[in-house]
Amino acid sequence: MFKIGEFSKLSQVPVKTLRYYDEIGLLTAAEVDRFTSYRSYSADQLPRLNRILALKELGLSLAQITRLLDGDLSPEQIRGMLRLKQAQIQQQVQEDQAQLTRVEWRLRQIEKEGTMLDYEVVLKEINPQTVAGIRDTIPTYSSQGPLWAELCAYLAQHKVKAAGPSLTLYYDTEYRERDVDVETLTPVSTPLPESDRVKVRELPGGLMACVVHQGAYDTLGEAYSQILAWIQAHGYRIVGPNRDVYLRCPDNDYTDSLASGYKDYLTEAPADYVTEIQIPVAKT
Amino acid sequence: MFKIGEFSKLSQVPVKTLRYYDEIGLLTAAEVDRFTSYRSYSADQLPRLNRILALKELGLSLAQITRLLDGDLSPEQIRGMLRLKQAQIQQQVQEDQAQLTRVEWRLRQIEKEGTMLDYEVVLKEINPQTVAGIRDTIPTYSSQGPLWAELCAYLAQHKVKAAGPSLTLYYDTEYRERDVDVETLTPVSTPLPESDRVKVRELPGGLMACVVHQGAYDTLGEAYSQILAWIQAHGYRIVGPNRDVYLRCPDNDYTDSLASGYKDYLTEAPADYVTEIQIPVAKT
DNA sequence: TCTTGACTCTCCTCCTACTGGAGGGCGTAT
DNA sequence: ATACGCCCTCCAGTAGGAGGAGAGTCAAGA
Repeated sequence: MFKIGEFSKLSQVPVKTLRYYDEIGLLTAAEVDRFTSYRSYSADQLPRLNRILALKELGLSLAQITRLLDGDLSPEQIRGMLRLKQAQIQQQVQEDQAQLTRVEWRLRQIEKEGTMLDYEVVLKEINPQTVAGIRDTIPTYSSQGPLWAELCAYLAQHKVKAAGPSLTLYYDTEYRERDVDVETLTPVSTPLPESDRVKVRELPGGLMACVVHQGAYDTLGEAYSQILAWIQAHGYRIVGPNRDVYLRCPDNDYTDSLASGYKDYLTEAPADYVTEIQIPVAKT
Repeated sequence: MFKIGEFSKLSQVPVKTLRYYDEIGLLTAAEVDRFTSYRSYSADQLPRLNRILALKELGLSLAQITRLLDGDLSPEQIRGMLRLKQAQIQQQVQEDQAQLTRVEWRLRQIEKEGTMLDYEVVLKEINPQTVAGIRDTIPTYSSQGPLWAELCAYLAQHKVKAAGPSLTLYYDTEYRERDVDVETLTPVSTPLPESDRVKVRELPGGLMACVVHQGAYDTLGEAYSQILAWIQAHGYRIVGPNRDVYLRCPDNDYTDSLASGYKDYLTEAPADYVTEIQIPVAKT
């Protein structure tokens, strides 16, 4: 029989840990003195402790190890547990390697730029939503005004309010100076009749690379170049039309409807505009 | 300005998390109502939140992100942080892959044997220790008795007590039926003169594959075959003579000296013997 | 026999990044 | 008036211990 310190030295396990294992019933001391509460361990508890250490190195939790060692599990269950663990570790390795890619990308960016950038690309799972919108080909990117006016008028006419921030979809797969194929959309939560121009449909969700941009719209270009470089560097490809979501913009019905009474805080200076670029992606 | 739920929807971050970030000062609400304590968030806090999410995906802690975003860090420090993180992830991947190897090995063992085994191999860092010992070539493995008698007598004569469990080193690199080159050793903590037969030296430590065996010595063979198979399967090689450490055995001076008064608990049935096999290894 | 120093005990707090729930206030629509 | 949805704060819990306070125990030396 050994005192806890001796047993700790023999097994290379800290005293604190032995006490903890005793407490949770994973390795109860062979004997506890009734008067002093000193724990005594026996040499034949070493095999069990060794099994505990070995199973811990497989990544099992102490609760799992307890059940396993107490024989509560059939060999079938043990196999299942290990296979599950195997899958978890594999996924963990995948994730870590993706993380490593991201860190290395950031390091390279810093080496190149001398400091950190203002744009941070994040992957998000975007939910589908019901939207009303107008698709049209317009002369240039910046001439969306009439489309918005038309859409807003239509919504107002049917007394329908926006259910979220409006957005624009860009359908062109290559950059075009003129005759751009765009769709201006506003989320709605109430039924709405369609018209010749205004269509209502379910906008699909999915995995998107996102970046939030603050400032006037003519400075969106840098954000776009960052996000595109990110997508390429991290091994994704674009699988749908990209979106500009107008989180803060002039005459924002959404802001109005959501936080009525706060509108006086809303400035309309372009430097305060907040736009999120979302690009649907998938792993190549 | 948005209420917390609206901001949560826009950013895809749970309300609880936003409150937590507010509490720790990572993203404080733009405004808090003096009377209701309602938090208000502004759209131009979205870029910051996005940066937080992006940095979190690099594996940084919230405390690190806080300092980073508050500009407390020089670009140099940021580089250092990222490089450290990079190294950590790389190590993590290494570890996970080793863990995966272990899990897969266990799964194969179960497929083969139908259930889990009684031997669990564990890697340990063994500390060096000062030992007194006799090295000799003896007829067979099981004829170590005279060596032990000689060593014990010598220690008793110099009134030196064991400072830990005794052990045997096996120097043969191949299996031999007879004329085995062994060294019987006992750890000591007090100075001791050497003799013609008994030498005192520092027994080196290092990384060892270990397994604890319970039972008579003639059943050690299975434990050895398991540990050797493990070493090969996990990509290690043997880098020194293997050791048998006698954790519980007949006439154990160590047990006696350590826990005097408990000796009556010590049975001497071979089925109760506990021996740890240690084999020095290194990654191939 | 007394003291000293090494161990040991229990109980408490702390760590990460949240999550879940209780109990209660606030705002709006019916 | 009330019902529902949103919001608040505070408390407890997560895994696996680490660190420390304050007190009791044990063996050896003076």
